[in-house]
Amino acid sequence: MKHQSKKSTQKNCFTCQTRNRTEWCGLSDDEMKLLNEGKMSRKHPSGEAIYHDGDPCTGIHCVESGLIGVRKLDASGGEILLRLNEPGDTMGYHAFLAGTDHNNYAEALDSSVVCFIDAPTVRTLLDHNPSLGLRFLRHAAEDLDAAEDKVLEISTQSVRARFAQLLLVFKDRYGSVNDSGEMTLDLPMTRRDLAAMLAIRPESMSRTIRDFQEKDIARFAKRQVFVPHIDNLLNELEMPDGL
Amino acid sequence: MKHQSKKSTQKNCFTCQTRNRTEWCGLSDDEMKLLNEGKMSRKHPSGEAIYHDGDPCTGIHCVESGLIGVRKLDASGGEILLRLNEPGDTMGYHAFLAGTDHNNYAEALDSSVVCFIDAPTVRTLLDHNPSLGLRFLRHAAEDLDAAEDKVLEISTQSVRARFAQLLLVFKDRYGSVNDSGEMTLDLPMTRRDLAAMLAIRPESMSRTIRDFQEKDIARFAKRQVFVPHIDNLLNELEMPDGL
DNA sequence: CGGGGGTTTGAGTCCGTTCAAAATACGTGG
DNA sequence: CCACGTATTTTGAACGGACTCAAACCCCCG
Repeated sequence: MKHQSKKSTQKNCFTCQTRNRTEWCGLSDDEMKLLNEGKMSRKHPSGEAIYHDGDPCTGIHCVESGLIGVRKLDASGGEILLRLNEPGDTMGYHAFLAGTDHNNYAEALDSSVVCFIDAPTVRTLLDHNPSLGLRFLRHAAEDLDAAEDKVLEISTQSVRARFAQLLLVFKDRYGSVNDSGEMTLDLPMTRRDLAAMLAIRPESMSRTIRDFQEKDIARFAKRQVFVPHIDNLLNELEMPDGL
Repeated sequence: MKHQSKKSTQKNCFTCQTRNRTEWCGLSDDEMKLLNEGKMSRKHPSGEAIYHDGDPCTGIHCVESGLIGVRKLDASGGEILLRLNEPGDTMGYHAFLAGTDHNNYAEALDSSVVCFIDAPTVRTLLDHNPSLGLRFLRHAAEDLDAAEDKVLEISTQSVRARFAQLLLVFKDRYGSVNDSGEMTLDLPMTRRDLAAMLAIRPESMSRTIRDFQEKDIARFAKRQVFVPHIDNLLNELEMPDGL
């Protein structure tokens, strides 16, 4: 909120680092040119909203750098963090496709650069290149899977298990494991946001962390996490047995 | 399980009652012909599975009559009922689109007739008619919305509120309200399945029902529900205030 | 009738919440 | 670089809602 986000159009889709990870990877040169000229790049300081709940959807967003959190508010003030979007991810495409207003909102969790592609450009590209539509279709189908998995997870797994699961998901992107099974990890967000990802209160998050420390499952210092034996983490997953 | 489902191809897409409610409503006569010849109609007795969790997705399903429940199993035995599919609804399209195996399963909650359209036919139609893809896209986007709403609902609303909400949703399809605010409703499923829809145990469902009766919010007799004042139901929704 | 699943009930437990307060970290301006 | 004000995080105590386990009941269907 402190700094206004800055418009900047010097970014170039042709040289964008994330190009191969986006939906747009199959575009022809002509189409890329259209995309490049239709997009608008914007830098958002940490904490700034990319779009708000209830905003009309006037196009879609593409993350170039940083980290974006997609949040959803409850009628009675509850808030959860639905998912994270990273460089190459497309955001807000689903309100666009459903033809509805946004029903969640996106916020930069880190200083981030996000490109905006307005609706007419997207529509032109969709009409012009059917495979783009199929890529969106696949993306939507995958997100749907993930959302349904999340419903199941929240309603059947304990907070401990969900937290262990989250740490393991983070491992792939923000951490590493060495030969002896030690895992180190750099949390990409505050504890409050960790809580929002698990759909619990910050107090419960804090207690779960303390719990993991007391049981020597993991040690937490600021955003650094150290897990001496990754197997201990796997044991927290509520699996019936083997696997 | 008791009766084997029966193959029958006498059904005709051109005369299908649900035609205007399906994704297929924009097809040309030629395309309809292809669809009609590529589909396979099957009658499923109540309780029979349409497809199973983990099955490879070999096409998509379209409900002609009856009621289908889409369920999902947890690793540790938990089960939830994700959504209901009614005549005109397309099922299993999202595993098809994502190119994955089914990761949930569908079961007839009533004696139902379901058409199966094999993958090659769907793919041909998709290639041939881009607007079909867009309709699927829209459908997927709407389901995604619904799934995310459900995540929020489960994690922030009490069981009482979720049950009241469910009854109100059922009202539109299985019930009616008269001028004096009395609502009558015919539940489309067992209490066990109601519980699965709310992601709770049957015992908790039973207690919530008793609770509603003791507070004169609703009376339950078998699958008949009578709500003397629909406003009382609305009061159970956990809204901050007005609206 | 008899069997078997669905439903209800009870008692006890546990997990996560709520509310309140203290401690810690963080950014800003001096 | 330190001091200050604010937001985040931690902690405690008490509560409460949904779960577990177990038993009885009731239907429905064969």
